[in-house]
Amino acid sequence: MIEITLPDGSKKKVEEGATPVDIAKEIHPALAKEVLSARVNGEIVDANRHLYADANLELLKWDDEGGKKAFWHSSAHLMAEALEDLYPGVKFGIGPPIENGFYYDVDLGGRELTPDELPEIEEKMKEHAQKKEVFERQEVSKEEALNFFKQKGDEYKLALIDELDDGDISFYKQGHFIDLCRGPHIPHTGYIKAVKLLNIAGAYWRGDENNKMLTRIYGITFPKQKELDDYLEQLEEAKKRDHRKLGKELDLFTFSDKVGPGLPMWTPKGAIVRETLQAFMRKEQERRGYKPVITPHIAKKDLYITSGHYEKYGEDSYRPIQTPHEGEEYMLKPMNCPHHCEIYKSQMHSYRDLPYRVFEFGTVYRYEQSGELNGLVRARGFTQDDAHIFCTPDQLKAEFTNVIDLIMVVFERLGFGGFTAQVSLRDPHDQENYIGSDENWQKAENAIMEAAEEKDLSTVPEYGEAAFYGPKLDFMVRDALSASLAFCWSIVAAICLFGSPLNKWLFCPSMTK
RNA sequence: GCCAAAGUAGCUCAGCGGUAGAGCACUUCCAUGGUAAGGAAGGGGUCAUGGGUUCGAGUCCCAUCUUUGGCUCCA
Repeated sequence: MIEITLPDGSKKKVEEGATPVDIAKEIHPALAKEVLSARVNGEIVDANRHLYADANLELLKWDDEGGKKAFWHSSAHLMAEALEDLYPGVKFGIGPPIENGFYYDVDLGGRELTPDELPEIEEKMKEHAQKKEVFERQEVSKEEALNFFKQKGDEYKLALIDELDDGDISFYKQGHFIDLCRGPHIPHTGYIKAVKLLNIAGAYWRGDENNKMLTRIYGITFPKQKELDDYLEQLEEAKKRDHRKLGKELDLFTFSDKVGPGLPMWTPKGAIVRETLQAFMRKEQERRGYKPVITPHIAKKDLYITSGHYEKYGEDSYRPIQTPHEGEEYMLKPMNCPHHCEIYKSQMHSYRDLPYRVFEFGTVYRYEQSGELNGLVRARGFTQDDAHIFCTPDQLKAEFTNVIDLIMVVFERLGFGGFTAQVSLRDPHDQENYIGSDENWQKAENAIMEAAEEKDLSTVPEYGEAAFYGPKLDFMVRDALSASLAFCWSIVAAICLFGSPLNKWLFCPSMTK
């Protein structure tokens, strides 16, 4: 007998080799039907994994993230099984669960998949689901794993296995389908009652554009048909609230092929909305000691070479424009920071002048790849509410808290309730790409975190997301229907400028609109 | 940029080799005191752009532009 400790602290004696589902059955038979996966000593495992030692056990159901992930991951396998039936010889890349559903990257060997074929795949999935095929886990050696996929001729899985350590490789089998997989999975396919394949897209193998493009099939599944219906209805509702659709219907902004892609134009009605928002932002900032400034739309290339932006982004920017006679190179302003620094430098400043705060509704232009453009969310010309604060190191934290206050006021007024705040830090494995001393980075990162803590702001640290010149505090806002159109705004970048001759700290709270 | 799909009336879309269509919207007229209610008539489209095939091209082919869904990236 082994002893299992449940989340409420109660303990249960069960037979050695019992599974989480067995234990759920003992608690209540109905519960067993809802268990999708389990957390055993902190690790998420299959709901029918055999337990041979005392453990802490948490049963995960649909309402738990771990349960959902197992469900959707299993759904990806179910889809793969269906695909293998319908398209013999299909090869598989990766097929993970995602925030809403799952996808699988497949190589159909040059064959193109059309959306018309998706219902057929859905039917096949349901067919296998009804058979209640059990997900069986098998531990395999690296050699066995390689042999299996060599024989199958799936070079993608071979590449994946290649990177795994021997002794840490497992297969999962349901029906006739066997896949390389870490798990965990739900007990059997019968849990999947409702299936919808949503769209098809190209995706590079391993996200590298030099690699072959695979076909990515997105889908979602639910334990109940009603849940799928509700989800699809929610998607429809989200579509109705698509800013591109509303922008057209309400006559707020427009695009023109002649003006160019990604270059929105605000119509009279849209301009009213925008002006109103700007007036609000201006007032809030002026009352906090920010002074408005105005800067030109172009600047000498040298400005961005000095700032370091040219080296970092120059290749992917609009090419410089030249003066007709002298051939001097000017760039469209991709950001306002260097301009604001020049304004600061135009006069001598005493420490008593600090903090020095300026802001601008600065329109900037950035080249974005054509495939990336998306309404006002990703445009080639857009206006930032961009502010810069010059302050001394010991003012850093106070300024940070002030900025957080400002953001909270704005969010509250705009009704952005459900935001998340992310502290974007350096990539610990790649210190090369950042300018400035380690010491200064430490100071800046600490100031952000201390300020966030002081304001009771719960933040998520994200390594490798910092700008090259400083850590950021990013606020991500979702639209009204968070389940679907989860678009994020990197609304505020709080930045410290190092290596600057000013030897002062610079903040750059900016909001994009 | 890459893969895929798409671009026909103000909007949503049908037509897929033989003289441009529907619904909604719009205009005019009629009807109408009862909760998004009707009837009649009418205006409106070089069917994204440029080439090609054909007796004949929204319709087939090629190129370009733009949009959509993803991939990659985002100061």
